[in-house]
Amino acid sequence: MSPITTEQLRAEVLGAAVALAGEGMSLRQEIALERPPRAELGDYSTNAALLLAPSLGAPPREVAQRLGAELKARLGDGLDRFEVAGPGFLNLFLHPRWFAAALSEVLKAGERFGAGGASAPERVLVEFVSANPTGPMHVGHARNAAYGDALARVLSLHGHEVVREFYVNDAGSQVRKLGESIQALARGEEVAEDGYKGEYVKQLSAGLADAANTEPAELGHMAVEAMVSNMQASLGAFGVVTFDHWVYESTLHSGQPSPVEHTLAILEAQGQTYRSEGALWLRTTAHGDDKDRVLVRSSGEHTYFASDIAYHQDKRERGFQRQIDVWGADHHGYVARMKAAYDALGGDPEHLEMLIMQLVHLVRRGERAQMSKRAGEFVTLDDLVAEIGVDAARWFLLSRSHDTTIDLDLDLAVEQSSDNPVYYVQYAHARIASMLVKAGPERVAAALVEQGNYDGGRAEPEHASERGLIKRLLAFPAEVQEAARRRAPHRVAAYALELAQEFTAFYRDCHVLDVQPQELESLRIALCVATQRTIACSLDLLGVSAPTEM
RNA sequence: GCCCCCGUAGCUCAGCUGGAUAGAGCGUCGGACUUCUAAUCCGAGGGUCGCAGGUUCGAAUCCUGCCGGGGGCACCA
Repeated sequence: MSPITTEQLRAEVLGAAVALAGEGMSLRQEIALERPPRAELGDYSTNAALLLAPSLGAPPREVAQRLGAELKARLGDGLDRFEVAGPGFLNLFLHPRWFAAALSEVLKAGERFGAGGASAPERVLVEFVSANPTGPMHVGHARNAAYGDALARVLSLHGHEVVREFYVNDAGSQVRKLGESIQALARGEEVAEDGYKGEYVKQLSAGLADAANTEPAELGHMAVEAMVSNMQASLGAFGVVTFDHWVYESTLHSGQPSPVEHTLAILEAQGQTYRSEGALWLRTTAHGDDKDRVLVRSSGEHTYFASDIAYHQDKRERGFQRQIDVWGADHHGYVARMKAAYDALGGDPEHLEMLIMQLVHLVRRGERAQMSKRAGEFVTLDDLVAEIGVDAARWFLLSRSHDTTIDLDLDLAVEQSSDNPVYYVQYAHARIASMLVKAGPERVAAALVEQGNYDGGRAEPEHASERGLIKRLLAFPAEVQEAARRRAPHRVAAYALELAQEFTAFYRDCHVLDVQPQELESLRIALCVATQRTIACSLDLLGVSAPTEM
């Protein structure tokens, strides 16, 4: 029985290592199965011998030789040959037969290839965007939205049960301030110095009936409704999968007892709070924070922090083992206190993740521009989409790690959007679609049956480009796992580009349609289908479309 | 002052649970469209991985310090 996926290959390597060193082998690092830096170094390589050498008391290269022999015995014909290289790497050259069998596994997995790899599926709540409803969403929110959405998709594909939530801050003084600004505009008065300005406020004012004679607080809430509706439309246009819940901060203050009161009662009962200077404090310093925090001001009002704790407690009570908050860079100071509060509530801080999105800097003519919401000077999510389109925008925002700052020069982005690598990936997808149309559905179906039931003896991938493409496909499940584990959807973007490049090399070197013998055409058609599915799946994880023609 | 993120090619960024000659896109230069989609392909050029120590058989990757950039340090939200 030959191993036919990289997972099985890895298992064989580990098995061979155990055969040499025994069950109780101690390693300084984990044995890795990786792709060597250059093609002539083999299909896969392992550092196992380097790690086993000390405990075996033998030179690494000698250990590698023994390990290779052991593997050869296990893999039989699947392993063409092995080489010992450098300080003691074991390089594996697999037989084309192995690749044919591996491709058949990919085909059998079908649309589910790469899915469901989570060893311990969790119920995860991903809260993201949560933009204040006092203004339009800017590019920072666009980044947050793209990231949170993609992360949720990745986690979901990996096998977790994911719920998406948007937290609406509709209870603060900012909402009243927005109402005041709207009223001032409706009355033809000057907006206060610290009020809200900008075109959207005028539109809100014009859209609300009798704004001149309505209470600012009431106006504020009407405006929030309108803003939430706008945000929903903008997010929808940006391809963000619909949020499962929109949770309003105000609901945390209603009911008997309200969620906030309920949460404060828990904290008080556990002796986590104290009164000082007329305020109620949470002893966050007992849980790693650098100073205690106020929950209820001396004025009797709850702080935002109190609402936030109640919100997180509410999520816990709804049964989420894991909470992920996707927050803006300006919230990083909240991480320690929120974790402390979570700990104080009796939760495991390890199960509360606050992912901090670094800033998107706006650049104009080579200089950083300031985004000011009150002054109405910023690039909105809608602007971004209108200028460069959803696919280019999402790719741009998602192909970088969330913890690096991004410079966005919109003029440059518009100018360069047609050079966006996203189109390269989409192009590969469209090309395949075109070829498969040309082949015809019956021919494609026959090829899939033929290759999906591979049992040796048929055409094998003799060309290095065929094997290169299969190797890249085989890497997909591990990429999804890495992206999920590290909360790093940008890895999927990098993978999609590599896969498209690998396909393009295959396309260049290997003619597909009407090649002889027919078994070879089947193999290549099947390879095209597997590639198309995997590109489509990768793009979908990013929320980018996979067109069938361009 | 304290905390978080970043510093890799001209530009934008991957790589960082240590591994072999550090990668991609864009830009630059030179080639390729009677061939399954040229939104493509082939080739060239481009690097003290911020600096200095340390750990290691092996460091862009881990540790410490320093320098530089960004962000945060409310009884605001």
